[in-house]
Amino acid sequence: MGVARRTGGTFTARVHAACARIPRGKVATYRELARAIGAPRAARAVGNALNRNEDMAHVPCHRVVLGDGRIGGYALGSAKKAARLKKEGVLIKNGRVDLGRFGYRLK
DNA sequence: TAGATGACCGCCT
DNA sequence: TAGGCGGCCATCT
Repeated sequence: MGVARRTGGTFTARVHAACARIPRGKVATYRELARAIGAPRAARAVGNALNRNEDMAHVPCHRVVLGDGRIGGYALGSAKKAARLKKEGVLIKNGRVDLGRFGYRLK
C-alpha cells in the first residue's frame, strides 16, 4: 500500500477532487478533467489516476468518458460504467454519450 | 533511479 | 470518413 497514500495535493488527489465536482446525470471527458487541474495534456495520466481510485463512493469516476463520447475504461468493466450512467439518467447510444447534451464543463 | 505501463488524444495516411 | 501510430504525463515495479 502506501500506493494511493500519495493523495493530498498530489496529481491524483486533484484528479479525484475535480471528478467529484461532476454533477449526477452529467459526464466530463478525460481531457476536460486534465484541463480543469491545469494539465491539459495529461489526459492519459488522468485515466491512470482514476484507475487507482479507491473511493468510488465519493469519486464518481464513471462520469468520465473519452473525448468522442465513448465510454472508455473502468476498473469494474465498461459495462458497469455504462449501467451506472444509465441509472443516473445519461443516455447512451451505440456505446456513446451525447456530450452536447450530457457533457459537463469543469472550471 | 530507470524502465514499463495505461480507464487517452491528436495527427497522418 | 475511418483506422492506425506515436506522443504526452503521472504512477508503479
